[in-house]
Amino acid sequence: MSNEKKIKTGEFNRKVWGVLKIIPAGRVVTYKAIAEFIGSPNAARAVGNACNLNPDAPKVPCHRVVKSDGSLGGYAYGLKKKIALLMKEGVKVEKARVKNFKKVIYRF
DNA sequence: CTATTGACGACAT
DNA sequence: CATGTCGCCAATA
Repeated sequence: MSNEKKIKTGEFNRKVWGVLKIIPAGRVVTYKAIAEFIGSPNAARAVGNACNLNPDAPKVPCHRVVKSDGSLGGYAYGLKKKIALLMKEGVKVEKARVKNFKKVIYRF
């Protein structure tokens, strides 16, 4: 009886999900930062894809991940939902753009 | 194995 | 600040 879920993707994605889980509320992280943190500084795109393939949304705060220029990027459940979640966490968002972007960035 | 796609980044205009 | 182009990596067909 293996309760283990089948991971459809490679190890790279798992690493990304692991990093997402350590992101505190009220702060945001860029895809690039995650890419660098896991050892692939140029894999920002792959990181974004990993979030989209995330196994359990509530377990993985992918909504706290934004683009390096302060735009929100996207969200598998709808960009609108992402904005609502960030606002609830205390992050100000204005038209798919983070307010005080530099001030809410979380550094590993 | 090759081609296409995707929640990106940096730079040029 | 907005838009366009090139480069980047991983997953999928």
